[in-house]
Amino acid sequence: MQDQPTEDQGTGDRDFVASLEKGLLVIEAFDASRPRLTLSDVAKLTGITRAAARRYLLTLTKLGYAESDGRYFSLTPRVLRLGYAYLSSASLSAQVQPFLERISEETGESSSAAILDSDDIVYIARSATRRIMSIGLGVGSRLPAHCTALGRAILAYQPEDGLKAYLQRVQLEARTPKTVTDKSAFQAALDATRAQGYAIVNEELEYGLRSIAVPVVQKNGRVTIALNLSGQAGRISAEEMEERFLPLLRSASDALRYML
Amino acid sequence: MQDQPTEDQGTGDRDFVASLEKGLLVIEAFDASRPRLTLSDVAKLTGITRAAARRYLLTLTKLGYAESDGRYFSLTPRVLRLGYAYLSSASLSAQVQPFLERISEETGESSSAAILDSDDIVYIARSATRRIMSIGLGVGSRLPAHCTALGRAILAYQPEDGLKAYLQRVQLEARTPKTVTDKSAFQAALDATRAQGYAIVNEELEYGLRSIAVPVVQKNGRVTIALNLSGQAGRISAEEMEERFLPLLRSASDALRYML
DNA sequence: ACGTATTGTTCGCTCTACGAACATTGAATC
DNA sequence: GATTCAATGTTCGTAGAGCGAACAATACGT
Repeated sequence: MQDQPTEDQGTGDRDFVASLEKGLLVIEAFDASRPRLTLSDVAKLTGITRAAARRYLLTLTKLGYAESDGRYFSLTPRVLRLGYAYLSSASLSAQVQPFLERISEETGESSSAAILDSDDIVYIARSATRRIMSIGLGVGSRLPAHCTALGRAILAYQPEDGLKAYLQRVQLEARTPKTVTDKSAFQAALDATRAQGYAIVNEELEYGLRSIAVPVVQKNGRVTIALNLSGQAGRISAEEMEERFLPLLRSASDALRYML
Repeated sequence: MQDQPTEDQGTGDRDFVASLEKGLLVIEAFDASRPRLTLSDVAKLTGITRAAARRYLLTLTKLGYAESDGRYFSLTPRVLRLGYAYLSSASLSAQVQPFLERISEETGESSSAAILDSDDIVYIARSATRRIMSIGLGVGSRLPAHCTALGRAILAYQPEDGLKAYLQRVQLEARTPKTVTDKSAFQAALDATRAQGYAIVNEELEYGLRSIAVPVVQKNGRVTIALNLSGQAGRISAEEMEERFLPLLRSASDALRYML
């Protein structure tokens, strides 16, 4: 049982299917800036050989997840089944949605629910009233966690070790001049969030956008979801958010605690 | 409905990576009714052996697409990256969203955009005002194409051979007593849609739901997307839809033609 | 035209992924 | 509590799937 110091990967991991990893890598190679890719493009982007890229693309094509006009490959709507399997499987989305709609109806503002995936938040449900953000954000959209109220509301309640690791690796990239980029200031913001039980973020993600978010504490004490309300900074003051919006978010959060 | 694993006629399809197919199968095994699965469950659902199911689940776990408490496995939000790669890659979603929001704002009704995937429509963008449908429909949701306005608007403009094949295989399942289930009546509805350039569907999908949809004709002449507006049948007459809503949908459709 | 740079495809060999066999856990019966 | 049986989870020798170097085809510059 001598542990070979073979730094080469696959240290005898008989239970790891490398082909699956590569296949998923190929799917993720397609993004907004590269909707159509040639076989060689995929090989470069993923770091696998052209021969392998070809095999995976042909496989995806045969399975209906991709299509090709001979030279260029692109993904088909079928790949949505993969992501959507999660949404409906967790069924978080479906459970949260009614709460968001009620909140939006009462306030006339947009509300959302998101979860944390590594350093991003991912929207799992939305109820949008009017268009407030410059970019269209739907279910599945990602934003950096550090400059969003949703992100901070979740981050503040993460286990200490995970949070520490996050703080060390994260690049607090500025999205506006107001974005907090100093690590100790950021940590202070998280502490404040934890102390008061909610996060308010003013124009740190985008000009004119103010948002308030609360964590959803689950029965096991863990926090994986947060709810928010956002509106134009000019129209809604931070005080109004705390007075009018916070109670609504809190009651929704409390209700969800007993469902999840 | 389920695609058979394509019979490799001993042609020894050297370019097909079976491991990828099985891995994707494992991901799709998780759904609303089964959010958490054991290794054996997955084996049964997918038809692969337990040993293989274990390898794929462990691989997915190591890659962060799944997690496990030792016995039960579940998907993580990371799988959204797979489906979302398509949405943002196509970037249809982002391009269409602003149009929907404008339409919804002007009419006060819910609007959506969808594409066709085999016999279903898949929502790629939504702008919901109030909750009209009993089921929460978000981006990625599927509905049978035959009984929706969106589906008919796309189907009517499909190439003849593809449409013929669809008509032969489709089961016109009734969702309400009003659903058109007779094939020649259905074909007539498609012909009418093509003739007038839009589809109206009255309570064929769900009681009280009336919807109007127009195709988005792309520069190459093909139709892959449709836009719709829907509202309560009692509140909005078919005539009002044609008079007030149709022009809005048409102008959005025209604008999109030059973007896509 | 020619060279060459890049992309796409083949095919013999290797090591991955396979699954029967084995081990373990759980439930039911006496 | 012991015993059986059923069902789940894990191991490991081996077949054959997937690997990639080598080859072919195609685009591109001069």
